[in-house]
Amino acid sequence: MPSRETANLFPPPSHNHLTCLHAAVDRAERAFQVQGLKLTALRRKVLQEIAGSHHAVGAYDIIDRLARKGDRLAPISVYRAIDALLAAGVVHRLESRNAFFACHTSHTGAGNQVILACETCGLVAEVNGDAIFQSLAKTAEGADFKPQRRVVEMTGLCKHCQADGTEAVAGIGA
Amino acid sequence: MPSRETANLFPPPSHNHLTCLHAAVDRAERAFQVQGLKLTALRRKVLQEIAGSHHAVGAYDIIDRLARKGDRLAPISVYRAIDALLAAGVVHRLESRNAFFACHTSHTGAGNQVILACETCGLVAEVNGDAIFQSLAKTAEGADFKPQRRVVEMTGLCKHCQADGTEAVAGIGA
DNA sequence: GACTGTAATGTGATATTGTTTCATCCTATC
DNA sequence: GATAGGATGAAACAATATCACATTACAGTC
Repeated sequence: MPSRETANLFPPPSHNHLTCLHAAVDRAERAFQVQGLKLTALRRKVLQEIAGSHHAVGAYDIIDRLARKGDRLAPISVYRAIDALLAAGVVHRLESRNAFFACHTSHTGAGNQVILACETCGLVAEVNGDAIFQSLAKTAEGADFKPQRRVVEMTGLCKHCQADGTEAVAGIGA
Repeated sequence: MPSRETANLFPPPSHNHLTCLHAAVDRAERAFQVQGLKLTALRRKVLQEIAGSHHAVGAYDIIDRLARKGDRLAPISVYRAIDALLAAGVVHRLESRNAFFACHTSHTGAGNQVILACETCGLVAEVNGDAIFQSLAKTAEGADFKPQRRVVEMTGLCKHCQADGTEAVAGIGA
């Protein structure tokens, strides 16, 4: 039953991404405020680059994109902004690709999300993984292991790329 | 019931690691043979460095260690050896740390392993995660996602480091 | 033994990702 | 306006990974 929960997981390239972007920035505003942090101009700019698509982008991609807009930032500045965004929970890190993506889902749980990344078009989505994380907790317990950080990622083919063969969606924005 | 399966997950620093090392190399011999691959001298040397402990080691650690033994390898050579070892399934990559560790468990499943990495002593262990991977499969299905690679890692504290406080085990070999 | 095809390795350069260090700049508060 | 703390800037450096191309090792064949 891929219904409400999964309906917009992998939005087609044709969707109006401005809506997603605004929503992400709005959520960030609130998240920073709630946590007593500041969504500064720099952080906002970096967030906009990350949230500008549903793809994971590397730190140096962000630097390049901002540079093209006339805003040349040092790596450290971008990394610091990313750190703040990660801390606020509004972007996440895709470990298997050393890249970052915006949280477009407004999940409430503290990171009980499974990350799906399409190898063809690069889209990244989060889905609820409560069951998996419960199972992980049990596994840890059985191993006398006290977990701190958990990484659960899958790469593969999103529904669009399964349908399309391989070329159509590749490399397109949003 | 942390019994046979989990008993030696996180071997204490005092264990005789030569046994583990030999077992790992033996398994590698067989794995390469079964798959029609060659465990060449270079690959064996790289494997021995990785399997020389239960820690995850970076590619450049391997280079440094071999260099100290008089064997200076170019990064690409080490990476190629690592690729072969990964392909044979005798070492794994710890995505959350960009490092590699030897498979000391002789699991048969095609990667249905959860990786536990201790943040204090650096020990890495694999445990069976069939339930988790089944759950992942369901999650993927519900999202119309066709999974290819799956990454399930936890960092935290192993049983020794929970008991020891933090200093005792840190940084020690094997 | 010479020839050929393939896999493996070597070499040098370079790309990508991330951090350290230290100085400077806001900005809120007193 | 003094000042304390967080945020930013700049340059260098460190760690991780790959590219392009040349060379070598080896198995199979003639």
